Amino acid sequence: MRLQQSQLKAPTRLPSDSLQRAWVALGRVSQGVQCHVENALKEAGFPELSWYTVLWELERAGKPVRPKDLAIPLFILPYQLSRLVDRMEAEGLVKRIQCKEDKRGHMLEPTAKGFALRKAMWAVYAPAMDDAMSRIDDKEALKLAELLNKLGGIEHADCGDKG
Amino acid sequence: MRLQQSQLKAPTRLPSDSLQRAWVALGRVSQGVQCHVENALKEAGFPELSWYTVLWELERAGKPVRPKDLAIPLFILPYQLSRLVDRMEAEGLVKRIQCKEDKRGHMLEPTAKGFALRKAMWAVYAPAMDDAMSRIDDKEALKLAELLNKLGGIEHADCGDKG
DNA sequence: GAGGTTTGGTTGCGTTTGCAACAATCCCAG
DNA sequence: CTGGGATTGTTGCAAACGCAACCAAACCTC
Repeated sequence: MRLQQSQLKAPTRLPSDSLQRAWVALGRVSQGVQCHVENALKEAGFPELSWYTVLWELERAGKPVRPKDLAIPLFILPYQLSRLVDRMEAEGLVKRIQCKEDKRGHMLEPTAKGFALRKAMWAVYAPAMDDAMSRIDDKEALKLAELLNKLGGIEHADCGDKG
Repeated sequence: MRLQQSQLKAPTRLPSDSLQRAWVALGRVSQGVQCHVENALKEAGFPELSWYTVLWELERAGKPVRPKDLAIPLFILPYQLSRLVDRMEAEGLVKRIQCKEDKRGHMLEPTAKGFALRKAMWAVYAPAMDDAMSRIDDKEALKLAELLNKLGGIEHADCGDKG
């Protein structure tokens, strides 16, 4: 119950016009560039970006990782990750290996095939990203990232099943 | 076949570090704020944002609209809209009315219930949006919108089924 | 005005998602 | 060491999605 009293006074607290513009632009543009990249991957016969991200995160860690430690930075729900790993494992891209310290869970590790796929995807992903984003120059990109990060202080953890 | 020759030379055209930062921030932040608003709607027992957007677009037009004229600004695929309308019609929120000039298609019109829902949703949507975005001030929001719009020149029309 | 192409929209089918319920283990207080 | 709650991860089911195939009307050309 986190209603501010300001909210009780005013029937609806309106976002300013500028905020609304930013909101709309954010939605459209992020969908646009996201889509551009996903299409590029699909056209090249690759799986979707989330697969890449999982593989990359595992590779970056350099050692087996618990799903829960992946779910937060990936910003996805546990059951989503569970099924994503199901599919990736079925394709032989990652392995679930037993976890001694905590028998509930397991560790995730990319296979050789997983490494290879990640690399191959990057060869498409990178140019596509560049392509999608190159309308702004470096300085603008930095400013954009800064503004977004200021905006994005929201707690990401509770997306999808907040309690 | 729109490969630049620069692409043939360099094995992969890397996005600059700044672009990558902007890309990552864009993905996370947009997901975050989007999610925040969707959650607010869900918690209030309302349907998802896309329903609102359809209703709003219809209301804004002030007259019956063809699906195709909605699909582009909404940036969704025809079959997605078709089924979205199916569900909304089933809930009595919009009506498909016959189209004299073109017997393939039809016009979409919000019902009274549709109008009412749109308004009710806004009472949740607006504060949620404000809430999600209020970490930046008006000037920053304007700058953000500007940068995003510069970035977002990408043709949106071919998202999902480019040929 | 007959035939082919394009446009507007829908649908069957297999896959993926979201939710809520579940199981298994861990942790901690007493 | 024992019972209650918290954590970690999975799953059954219904809803939603993506794709490709499809239908019907419109348009265009000869």
